[in-house]
Parts: sequence; C-alpha cells; structure tokens
Amino acid sequence: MTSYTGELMARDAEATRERILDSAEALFAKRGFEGVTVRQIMSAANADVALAYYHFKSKRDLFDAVLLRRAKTLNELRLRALQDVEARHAADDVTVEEIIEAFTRPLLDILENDPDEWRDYMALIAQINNSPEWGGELMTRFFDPLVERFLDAIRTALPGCREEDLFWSYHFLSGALTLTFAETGRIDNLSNGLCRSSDMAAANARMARFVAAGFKELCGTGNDKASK
Amino acid sequence: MTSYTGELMARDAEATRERILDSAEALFAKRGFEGVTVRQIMSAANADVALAYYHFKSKRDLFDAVLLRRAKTLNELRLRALQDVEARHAADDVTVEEIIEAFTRPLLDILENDPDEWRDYMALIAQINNSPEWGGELMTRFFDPLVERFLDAIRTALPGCREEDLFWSYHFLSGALTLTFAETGRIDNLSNGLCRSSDMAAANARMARFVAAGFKELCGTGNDKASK
DNA sequence: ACGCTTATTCAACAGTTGTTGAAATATATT
DNA sequence: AATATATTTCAACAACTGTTGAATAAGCGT
Repeated sequence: MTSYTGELMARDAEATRERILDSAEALFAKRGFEGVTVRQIMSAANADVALAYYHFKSKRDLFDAVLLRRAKTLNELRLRALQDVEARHAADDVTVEEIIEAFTRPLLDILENDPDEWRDYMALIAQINNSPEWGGELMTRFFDPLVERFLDAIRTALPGCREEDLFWSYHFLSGALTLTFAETGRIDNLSNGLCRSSDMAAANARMARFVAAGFKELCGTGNDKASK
Repeated sequence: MTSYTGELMARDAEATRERILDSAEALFAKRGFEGVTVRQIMSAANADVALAYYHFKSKRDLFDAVLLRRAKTLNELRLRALQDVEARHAADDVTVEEIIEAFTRPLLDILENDPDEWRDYMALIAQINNSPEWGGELMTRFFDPLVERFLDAIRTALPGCREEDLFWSYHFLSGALTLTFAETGRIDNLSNGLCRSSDMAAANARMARFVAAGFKELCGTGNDKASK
C-alpha cells in the first residue's frame, strides 16, 4: 500500500480492464449474473470495487462487455469456416454435414485447443441460451447475423426444405451444441466416467454427424445432393 | 389485519405450502436461484417471510423442494410411456423412434396440454441442466434412474452400439430437449414469428424424428431392426 | 373449557448489495 | 516544470440479504 516494487500494480489501464473482464467471465460462468457480486469480481481481479464502475458503468454493462469481447472472434471464425467450405465446392454441391461442421467445429476446436481461455465463456453462453430472461434477446443480439448466413447455406443444400422444419432443426442443434459447452459433468456421472464433459475431441467427432442426420431427416426432400 | 371474513386467509397449512412452492417455481424459473429473494417469493405467495423457513428450512431446501415436487410425476409418466411401447412389441422389435418418443413426448405433451401448470418447472429444468454449478449433480439426482432405463431400451434396439456413442447421443438429445423447454423466445426472433417457442405441438412433431435420426447415425450398426 | 401441537406474525440481527462522490495518484501534453 | 487528463483509492450511502427468536393465533383431542 505504502511502497511496492511496481511489479504487482497494473501500469496499464487496458490491462486492468482485461483483468476485470477475465474475472467477471469466470465468475459469471460459474454462478450466473445474479450469483456473483461486483466485489467478488474485483477481488478476483485484484482491483478496487469502484474501478468496475469507472471502466464499465454498471454491473449489467460489465456483463454485456464480457459477452461482446469474444463474440466477434467467434463469429469471424465460423464465417471463415463456412466460406472455406463453399469455396471448395460448386454452390449446389455442398453437403449438410460440411455446413454443420463449419458451424460447430470452430467452437469445439477452440475449446479443445485453448480450453483455459474459452471454457468459461462457452459455459456462460450455454446458460444464457437456456435462460428465459436473456436467451431470446442476448443470443439474437450477438449471434443472429451468422446464424442467418448459416441457414442460407442449408437452404441451398436442402432445396425443398420447409422453413418451419429448418428453424426447429436449428433450434435442436443449438440446444445440443450449447449443452456441450456447458461442461456440467453430467455425462461423466451418467457414464460412470467413461465419457467426460471436457472431452471436446469426443464431442467434435460426433456432433456434426448426429445433427446432420437430424437435419436431413426433417428437412431432406430426397433431392439433397449429399444423400446418394 | 384486525378483522377479516376469513376468505383471504389460508386455513390449510398444506395449501400455503403449495402456494409458496408455486411462487418459488415461477420466480426461480424466471431469474434463477440467486436472482430471487425469499421476500419476493413470499410476497408473491401472499405470506410472511418467516413462513418460508418454517415450512422449508432454508432457501436452498425450498429450491430442492420445488424441483422434487414434479420430478416424480414426470418420471412415472415417462416410465409408463416406455413400458407401453415395450408391451406393444416383442423385446427386439422396438424401434428407436418409439423409444425416443416415449422419452420426449410425455414432457412435450404435458407442456402442450397443461402449459400454465408446467411451463415454469420445465424452464427451470432447462436452466439447471445447463448450469455448471447444478447441472451435474441435480440432474443426476432427480432423473438418472429413468435415463438408465431409457438407455437400456436403446441398447436392445441398437445392439452393436458403442457405449461412448450412446452416451454422447443422449447428451445431444438432452440439450435439444431442454432448450425446447426453456421457451426463451429465441426461435421467435430468429424466424421472425414464423415459429413460436411456446408451440409444443410443433416441437413434438419434430423432436423424436430429428433425434432418432441422430441416434441411428451414431449408434446404428446396420443391424437395427427399425431400418429396413 | 383446557392444554398441546401446529401454523402464522412481527420485529429484528449482522452482513452484504450495487453504486457514488471526493480525494489521491499516475500519465500525457504543453 | 506546470498543467490537464486519465486512472485508482477510500469511505460511505441507503437498501436489501438470508435467517432467527419470541410472541400470537388457530385447530384439536380431551
């Protein structure tokens, strides 16, 4: 307090902002928005309480900032994956599996390769997606443009698909994907340790196949280029 | 306070207990465990704060009581549906669709036919399932026996299925099903009103088909009796 | 009418909540 | 070096948190 070497203190405002976001992300993911106090966040970030209100102007705005920080990266990653798939084929020759893979794999990959950085954020998204209070609005706000783009790709791959079937299929995909993010340990309990929530390689190997089969069953009209 | 006709006051202790559970269920479903105060619950139930601690001994125990109240009904309903299916066929002649339907339809049916009674509870389950703090333990505690039973039925229908594939398939089913319970309004936004979160008939018509296709894709070995 | 158990009310507790204003320090600009 | 601006600390606020003990009322077997 009185004298320090300077190592512990943050010299850079941007650095403390990020430190606050990190702590907030971890705590919000674990206990939800209301389950966490600003003091807990700031104590974990080794910073004064008032700094939360200086850098972000309220607890709610800090929450939004946490969500926003990584959403851009995620959307770019998925968009690129989708474009890569489309670049590899003629427009009407892309399979459903490939499109779904472009939608799910970037997320599961990032969790598999850099879990410490992304695990909390993904778990947070899972909770929000299933919350009646925020699920509708926040998910729409942060991820809608990409989802529209993704649905368009499916429409070309499954030309005769009815719109209702398409939206409900996406809904099921969304539920399966986000529960996988949540890493609740439920599958560990159920399988007596045979499967692990954190095993994103295992999820990756199965998610797209499972979901694509559902899409083709519901939306497939028989003229799907992928089903020979 | 001083004199009343007796109409408004609860004469029966069991009735107030239920009223507290009703209010708690609605509020927990909307804002989560930490997002609700005991005072809000008791005010909605038109009862004194201290009564919460008389009938249930803590906020946490009240939460558990809310979960437990309807879990039994749900498990019985689903078990009976599964037994009905098995009674209609020889043991090795049950299709995957029928089993999954026995698992999902009772829940969606109850939401379709008696939404006011069940909507909040289902939304609460959805949130718990996706919460890292509660998801693993609570879901296991309340629903595991039935899930084991259900997985056994699938094992007979898809004899060569690898255990890992089975558990992950169930995991995807669980995510799709609970997000549908959550009724977040997301699909309303995404589809511009074409689909509605509350339309359980629409969900019912698609859920089992979608999920069964995934199961067969992942777990099917070609000797599935259902796939001709 | 009596006492006994059950149910409900009232008032309070110690600690915590999100948030803010003013003071102190660090950094950048001149 | 002096000044202006951006960042950080400190102390406090009114309101609210889960929970409890004691007092009151109701229901009931005798």
